[in-house]
Amino acid sequence: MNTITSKIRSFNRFYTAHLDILSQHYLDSEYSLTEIRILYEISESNSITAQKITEILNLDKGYLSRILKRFLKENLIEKVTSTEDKRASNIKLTNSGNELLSILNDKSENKIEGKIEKLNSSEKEILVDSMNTVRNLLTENKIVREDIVYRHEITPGDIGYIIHLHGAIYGKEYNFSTDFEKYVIKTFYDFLEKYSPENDRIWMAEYNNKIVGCVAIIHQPNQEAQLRWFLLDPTFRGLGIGKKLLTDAVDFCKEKKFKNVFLLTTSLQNKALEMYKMAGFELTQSEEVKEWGKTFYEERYDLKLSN
Amino acid sequence: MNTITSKIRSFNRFYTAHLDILSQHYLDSEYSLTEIRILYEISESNSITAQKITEILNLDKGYLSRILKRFLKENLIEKVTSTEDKRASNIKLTNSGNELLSILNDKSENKIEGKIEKLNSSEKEILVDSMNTVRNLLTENKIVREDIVYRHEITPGDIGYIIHLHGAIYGKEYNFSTDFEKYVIKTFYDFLEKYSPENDRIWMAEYNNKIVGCVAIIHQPNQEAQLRWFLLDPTFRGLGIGKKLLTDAVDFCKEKKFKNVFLLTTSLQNKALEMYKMAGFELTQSEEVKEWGKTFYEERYDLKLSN
DNA sequence: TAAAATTAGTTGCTTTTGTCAACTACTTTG
DNA sequence: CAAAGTAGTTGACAAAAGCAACTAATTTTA
Repeated sequence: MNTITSKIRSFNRFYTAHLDILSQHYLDSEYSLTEIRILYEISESNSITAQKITEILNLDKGYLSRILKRFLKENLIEKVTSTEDKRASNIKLTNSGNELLSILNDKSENKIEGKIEKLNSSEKEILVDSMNTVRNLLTENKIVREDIVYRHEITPGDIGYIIHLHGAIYGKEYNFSTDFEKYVIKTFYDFLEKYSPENDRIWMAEYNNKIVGCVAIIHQPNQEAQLRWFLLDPTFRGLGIGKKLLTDAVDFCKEKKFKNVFLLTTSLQNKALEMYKMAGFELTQSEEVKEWGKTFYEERYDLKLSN
Repeated sequence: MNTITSKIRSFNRFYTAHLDILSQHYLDSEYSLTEIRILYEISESNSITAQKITEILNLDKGYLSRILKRFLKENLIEKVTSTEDKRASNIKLTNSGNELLSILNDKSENKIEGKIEKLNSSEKEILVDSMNTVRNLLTENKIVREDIVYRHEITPGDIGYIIHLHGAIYGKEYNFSTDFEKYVIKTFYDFLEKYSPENDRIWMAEYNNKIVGCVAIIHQPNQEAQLRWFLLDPTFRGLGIGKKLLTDAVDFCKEKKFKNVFLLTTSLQNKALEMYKMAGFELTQSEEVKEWGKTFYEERYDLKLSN
């Protein structure tokens, strides 16, 4: 018995009860949930055929036909025979159909309002974020590209969170200890000491207001720049986030007229190598090191920007 | 039109469709959702009356009566007239009733399994965490004490996250800039440099595997200890988390035979003052400072541990 | 390009699901 | 101990949903 699935089942039972959809009359109206769903589907798509509705809502066409007939009689919808296919007709809501739906929407909103009124605004945010996460994970069965937000102004909490990601991800992927996190903390402190908003930049990729990937460009002497802290939460790999971050970083270097960008890494951290190479970085130095009881290579990659 | 409620409505619609409970036959069995819910309710409570079932599931007693009659005929349940009330009878599942339910449970688990099979384990964790959050916020209408987990071993990512919390919370509550976060980074780096697992400790309170509060004790010369980084996410205040953290910290000091614990704060940070005082700390120093364009007091609080 | 197969939608008929009210047998209340 | 209330049953009925046969239009196929 898998605990994950049983936890999900438990949530499903909870939410079934919470949704309150097992009662016949939706929101005490004279319409059933099915009828409202039909109306909602019609309103969503501006103009729709009965066939399409049966597909979306999984309804019997005979059953739907009769409901639509009633809607027509009650002047909630109007049907216009399709010009492309004379068997089918395009269905739209009439004004009074829209009105009915809007009244029901208000009722529904009020009901939800009542259920969350005791939550403060940050709890409400947590609620909505969590719902989004549940939805995204269950629909696409993976996080979708469109939900990723990119930004590059540093706001309070960002640096700490990026340090956290370094500790957590390298801890999980390469078994690095908290010593590594301490090292990262040091690098960030040094960075902040000489941070120049003009010539340095950190890019962050966010999902549900949580940073899931980042990269930074730090100016160096001689019109050089260093690329640092390139990191992507494993859950969010394969969505083009890494590529986007690197592209933005390199574009920034071009814009700032840096002549060369370099990055330092070790042979222990191999996950990002392919991405560096695809962005045009080439290995320029490699030195064997023995540290933390391990033997590995400290490597330098460079990207010349000739323009 | 409130965006929060409309987002929740959108999630509700999504989840209604996702649950797939609008179809007549539950999991392709010959039973309807209502019937299965009845069986489930009987199995949950070992022995239950029909009356109780109508209350829980909001069913008509006549309707239920007939369904139970059929269950009896199909040998899924057994009824024993109650000794306390000869009108009522106690209903239990028979072996074959239990068997049916367990087959359906398996089917349901398989179905869920199919829906999440493409998720990796960390995505599954995110999913379950988010469901818990949704549920907690909607049921209790607030986070409950029992869901808070306490620990004090530092794992990779913890320090970064605590820095993040400092930046984010002080940014929000006192409008502190990223300079403050930089300062926090420095203090943590210094701490890690001389960290002694024997005499120093950081306590963390977690909700859904996320740190929401912390406090630390750092050893100092002359059998003194400093209390630092006491912080609680505003959303999680009023649940006794702060008190628990402070108590644990002070108990640790007693155990380690520190003679005095002190903490440094400023008059700008006033949210935790009451908690310090309740834990027995007393103001021992106060000095006016002008910094960051503000005038405020740097204060020291002490707690003597006489034992 | 004409016959065959398919599709959008309607209608008749049926089953399933759920509601309401009257009733029995028992229990509680005043 | 009579009146009121409750657990459960039953009859009558209405609403919700499914199935299959049908029409009229469209698409495929040979």
